[in-house]
Amino acid sequence: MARPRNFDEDEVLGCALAAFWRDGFEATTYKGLEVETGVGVRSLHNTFGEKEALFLRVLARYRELAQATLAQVFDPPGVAAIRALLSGMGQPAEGDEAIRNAGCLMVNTVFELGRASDAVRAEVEAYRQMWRDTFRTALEADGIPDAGRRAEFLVGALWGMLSQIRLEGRTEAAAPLAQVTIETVEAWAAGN
Amino acid sequence: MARPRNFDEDEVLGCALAAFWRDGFEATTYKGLEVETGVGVRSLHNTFGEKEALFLRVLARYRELAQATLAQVFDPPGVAAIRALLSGMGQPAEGDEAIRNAGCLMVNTVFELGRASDAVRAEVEAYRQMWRDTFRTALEADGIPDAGRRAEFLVGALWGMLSQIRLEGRTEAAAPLAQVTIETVEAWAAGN
DNA sequence: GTTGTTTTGCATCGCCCGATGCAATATCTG
DNA sequence: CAGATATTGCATCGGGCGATGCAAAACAAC
Repeated sequence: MARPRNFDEDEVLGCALAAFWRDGFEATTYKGLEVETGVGVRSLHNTFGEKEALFLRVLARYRELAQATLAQVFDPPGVAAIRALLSGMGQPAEGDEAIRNAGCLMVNTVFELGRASDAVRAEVEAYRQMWRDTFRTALEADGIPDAGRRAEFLVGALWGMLSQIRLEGRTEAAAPLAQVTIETVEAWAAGN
Repeated sequence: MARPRNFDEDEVLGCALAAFWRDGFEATTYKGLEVETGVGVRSLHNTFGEKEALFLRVLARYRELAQATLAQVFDPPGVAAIRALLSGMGQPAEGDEAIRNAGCLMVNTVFELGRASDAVRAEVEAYRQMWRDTFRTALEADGIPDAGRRAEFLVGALWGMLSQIRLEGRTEAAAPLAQVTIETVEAWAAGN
């Protein structure tokens, strides 16, 4: 047929995910990705199209990764899983330092692109919905009433923690919020 | 002497505050301010210097305005003042629509300029410190123990609410978080 | 080896930004 | 009115971005 690519598409996508996560949409440039990946600007553009198209693929990948992690933590679903998740929020994360303290790509994206592209907003909303459903299912699994409203609160608190992390640049910044949120959930479980 | 200015410096500063608040640092341009204020780019630059200098003046002004409002709400300081403040968070705000749903200029700034200018970071940190001290004083005024740590939590929760507002683009989005935070504060006041 | 197709590298375009030089302009002082 | 001085408007510079045109290069099929 023809000349094959001399880079792995998934690998480049992962690298782009890291860059967008760490630096944000605007600050991440095709030139920068060229340096980081070793793949020429022209090839990147050939493969992924315009910048926003690449970004949307990155967002989708991020959501899939989160989905997979959530499925593990919430198996089985329940208050214990919620507590485990929140406990982890306040502790140092694994992986690359610049990234593990960057908070959440989705939160950062909304702050940066506030009133931008509908496609981006839709992707972020899908992400939020995923969390909402997960919390709700977990609360219902343990027979906790008012699960819908309370799941909504948990999403809010979670995003608050992620904001804190971004604000202070370190994962541990979420600890105070996480701690009190855990206490609240346990009060629910105790019937209050 | 010489030719006088034909614009009011404070007025332009207020306009710049609105623009940065609504659109963020990058999206706010000198050209845009020229259109909005009717003052030429050259004059703006003459008066305020480079863009970051103008931004720093805006941040300082924002903090002073907030300081004044806080002094009113927390007179006298105490749990009641905290409750009043949090109750207000979940309700529709006054003023220009685009701005009242923009959240908090300081929160937005940190998200946008994450690892940028030290001067900006210092200004934001001063703002956080102002809140921390206010909460701490209020808690101590009512004899609530562990005031320092709990004030820290309140700052976190507050910034979480402001994030929520920005995320959803409407003030009411903070309501779930505000409600539970109020309950938590009242539990402290009740001695738990 | 020849042909055909895709990728790749290089150069370039158009755009918008922040910033500045310069000359014309408007006002105050005397 | 005349002179001094700060402001203003215009044109422009330099830079970085996303995006694209084009020809050379690399590989697969035959």
